[in-house]
Amino acid sequence: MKLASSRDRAPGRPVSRQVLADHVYEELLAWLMDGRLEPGAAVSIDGTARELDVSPTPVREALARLEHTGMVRRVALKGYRVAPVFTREDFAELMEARLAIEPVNARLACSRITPGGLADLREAVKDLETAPRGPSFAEFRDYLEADERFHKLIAEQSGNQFMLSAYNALGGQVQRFRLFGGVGITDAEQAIAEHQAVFEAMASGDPEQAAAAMADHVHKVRARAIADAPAD
Amino acid sequence: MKLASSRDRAPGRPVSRQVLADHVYEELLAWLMDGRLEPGAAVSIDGTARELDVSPTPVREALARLEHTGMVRRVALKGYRVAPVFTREDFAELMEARLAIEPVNARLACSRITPGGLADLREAVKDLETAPRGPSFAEFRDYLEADERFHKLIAEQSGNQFMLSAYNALGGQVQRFRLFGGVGITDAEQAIAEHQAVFEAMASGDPEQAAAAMADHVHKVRARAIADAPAD
DNA sequence: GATGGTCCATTCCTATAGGATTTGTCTATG
DNA sequence: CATAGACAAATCCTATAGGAATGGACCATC
Repeated sequence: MKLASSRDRAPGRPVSRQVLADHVYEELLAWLMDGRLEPGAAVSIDGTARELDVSPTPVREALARLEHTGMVRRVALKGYRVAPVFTREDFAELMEARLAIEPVNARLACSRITPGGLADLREAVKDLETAPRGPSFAEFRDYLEADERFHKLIAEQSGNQFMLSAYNALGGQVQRFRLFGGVGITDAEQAIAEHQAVFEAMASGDPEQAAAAMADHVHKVRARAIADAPAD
Repeated sequence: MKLASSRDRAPGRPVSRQVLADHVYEELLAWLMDGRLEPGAAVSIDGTARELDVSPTPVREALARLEHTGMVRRVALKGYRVAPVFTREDFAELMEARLAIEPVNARLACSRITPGGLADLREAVKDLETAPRGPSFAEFRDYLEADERFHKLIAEQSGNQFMLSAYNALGGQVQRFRLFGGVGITDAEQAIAEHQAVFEAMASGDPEQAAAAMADHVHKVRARAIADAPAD
């Protein structure tokens, strides 16, 4: 694979303002999101550089940025590895944290949301409804994407940069939780209804109801996942 | 300034497991904490490399890691800059986020804290009491350090890696808020009493009281800062 | 005086080279 | 067979070099 270098860009065109390290970052992120990199797998700097046909330097920078998302871990002199699969305890902790953060985001967003933001949210809910839901990852990828987008939109619409940062500190982890024991989509209809409830509360402009709906949603996500979890 | 390279390390000693980029990271972090780098100031990669007598490569990696803390910002092809001073709005947002996160940390930590953790907390409170408090930064540096340590300890003792990540997402910012209009320490006695209240609630093993004490503390920090804030 | 163009120093960005470390394999020895 | 040591390949880490972009100074032109 060959990434477009800043050198072989047609002159005169508006500068992309994006350097090679940014492309590498996005590519690696896509790999992680797609599940192309399995948990625990080594992410070699030199190997990735060869794969993307760039030098190790931008790969090193991209990985350094990725480390803080929690999706890869680094050990000095040993390199980077994809973060291991979630344990049951990890999952419980993530839900505990989401319960602390996401209802607050919903409450804040509800009182400040713009018509445009509301429209984006409506679209995410709609995509959630129409996305195909099959047993394999490829078949519910769009569903997960819409789910993630819904929650991220609310964090952004909170208007609080720190709450957004806090959510993003969970962001990569929220994606990764789908790897928790290979749990797929269960009771999607119910989850969709919960998202609709959050959306409607936000649309009606009732912050406390929005927070309550979000808390209820996270609670039920946890309950469903625990019910489906494989035995240790 | 010359950092110890891994090359000129005495053989046979236990390996430090820390590479040059780690040293650069810590050095830059110290510069930022100390206020040696003013908000808005450029942090040149080559310049820092010369200053620390290393090559630009580890500096680049260290800065990439620092970026996500919010203490430095990067613009492609233009380099890194120390994040600008907090505005009144930034400060309000930070306090809002702290109110969402820190009481939860206190509640969780209270139900899981170990005797050792409690001892660490007691020490932080004690340091807070005895730290000198003068008008200049150097004179209340220890005070701020103990304050930060107290809150970080609670985040760590929460036993929830995600809540700790969320807190750390605010971490650098919590430090930076002291730059908010140059506000120093006001009513330190009162702040110390609030910390003591949090500690005592935790020591008594009442999670809800601990959460309430922490919420009360953050509320009052906000109130004091707003009262002291310079006019825009 | 304001605008626009050219030159130059600084800085960022990427590639490359080579030393240092880790890891796996292979062999020799008890 | 188990263990220890030697070797080799892969990888990480840092330094260095040079192309590319930025920003400012200087100067010409309107």
